[in-house]
Amino acid sequence: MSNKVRVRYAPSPTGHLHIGNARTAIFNYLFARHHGGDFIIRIEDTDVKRNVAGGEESQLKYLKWLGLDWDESIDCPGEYGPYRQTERLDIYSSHTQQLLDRKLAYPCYCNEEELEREREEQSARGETPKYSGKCRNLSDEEQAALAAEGRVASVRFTIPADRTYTFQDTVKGEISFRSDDFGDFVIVKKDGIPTYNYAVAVDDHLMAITHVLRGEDHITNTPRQLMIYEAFDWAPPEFGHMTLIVNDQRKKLSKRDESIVQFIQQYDELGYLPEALFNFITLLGWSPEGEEEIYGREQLIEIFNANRLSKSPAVFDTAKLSWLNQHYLKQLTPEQAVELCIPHLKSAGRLPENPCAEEMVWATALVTLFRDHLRFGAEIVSLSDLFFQKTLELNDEAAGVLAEETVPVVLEAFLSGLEVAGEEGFTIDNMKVLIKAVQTATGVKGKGLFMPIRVALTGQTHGPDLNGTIWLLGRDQVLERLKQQLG
RNA sequence: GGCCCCUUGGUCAAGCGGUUAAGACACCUCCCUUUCACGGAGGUAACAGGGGUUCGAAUCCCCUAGGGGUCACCA
Repeated sequence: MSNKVRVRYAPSPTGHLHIGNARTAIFNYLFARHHGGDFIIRIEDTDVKRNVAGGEESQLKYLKWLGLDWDESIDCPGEYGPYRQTERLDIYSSHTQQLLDRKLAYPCYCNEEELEREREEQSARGETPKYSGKCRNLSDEEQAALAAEGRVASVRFTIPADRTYTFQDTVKGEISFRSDDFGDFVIVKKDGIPTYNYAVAVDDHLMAITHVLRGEDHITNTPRQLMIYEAFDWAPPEFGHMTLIVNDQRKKLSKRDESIVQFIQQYDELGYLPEALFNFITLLGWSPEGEEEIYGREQLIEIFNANRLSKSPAVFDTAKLSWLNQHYLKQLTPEQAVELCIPHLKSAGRLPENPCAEEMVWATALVTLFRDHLRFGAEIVSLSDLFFQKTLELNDEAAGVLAEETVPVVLEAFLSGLEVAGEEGFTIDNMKVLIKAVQTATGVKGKGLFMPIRVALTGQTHGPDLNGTIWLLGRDQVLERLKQQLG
């Protein structure tokens, strides 16, 4: 019996990879790799109705995109398969039979309406809804009679009476629950498929999982799973419940919450870099020793320590993600940056599907110009708005700049300089020369010199490098805007 | 409501009985830059409240308040 660390990430293929799930996966991955253990991905598809086509592929695809790799799963089976729960049904049923035989579980013939009514009555009485145990002591005859009515049984687990279940949580410390607070829970649904709590316990044991790191929304599931382990006389793994990622209302992220981009795929589509997301997610609810915040995957594997997982929920801070992404964006080569931005320019219609050489030069210059501003790929579109505006709208600050009395002479001088330079002289490098000439001719320099030109051409007081901006605007548009401003 | 968990600046967070209570994001200021950014240097800003324990408490205990999670034949 080896004591090799084995952890798992167990997505249900009911949708795309969510930011919270990604975090669970990442921490499990880091834990496994740090300890030289195995990282397993098990598909928990027992809610057949909610499974969506392509869910599995999408989950795995974006886990890979984030930079994770795994040792065993549906695409690389190991010796503990199958890795899809619906393919393990016979395994669960043989275990269920054992529980049934040992009277640790029993068939329940209650139907949905009856259970619903029971819960409502309990709530009305101010009690916590929990299964009454009505079918627990049915005789064989009673069971047969119910079955004869055409009722189909589910299987419920018998909760041991008057027990305290305590476990040492890696994150939270000691946690305990009273068994009497739980009702006999269903372990096999009417359709013969096991429920989550049951399948998880059986699989985790059979797959030799040693550590379970999951979201704290699973805390109350732990005692149920502990009871299953106990019923089979198995040693439970170690549990660690990580805090949830919450929105700015401090609530668990709901998939319908639109204040935060929640799916990894969306970050990919918006032009975020996987390294940035990986790094960022890692800093949500966990912190390394020391003061550094920028870490690559390999470094994180090396320094990861589950004991440093935070106990309190983390608000998803989009601004910090932006900062991190910007940081990683700056490390891209110019070619990579252009490559990242091109698709966004195309889909925004700012670049044709098959750009010609000239258009590529323009696009390259555009991306280069915004290298220091860009927070994510798709932002190139909004950042480049200024090159596509028909009319400029000035805010108070911008209007103030143009109200200065030296403005007309500056713009006049720049306009004539451009006209004299002609098409030939309209190059990025030459802009600096032309603006310098305006300074010489008018005696205006610094802010008084640059700002009027910037505002007249872009309508904004903030923006990228002026020389490149002017060139990207194009000679015709520059001349037109200057003339328009000069009235 | 029952049960469980949590509570350090706006946000992420370090701290694990003695600190001027780190650092990062954001924000502000200054420097660099003939503009704008980038970059650099500073700055504002926190231990939920109340009781204990202790020579000493952000750190340990209790209570209160607030927040969250969970109470499915969903995972």
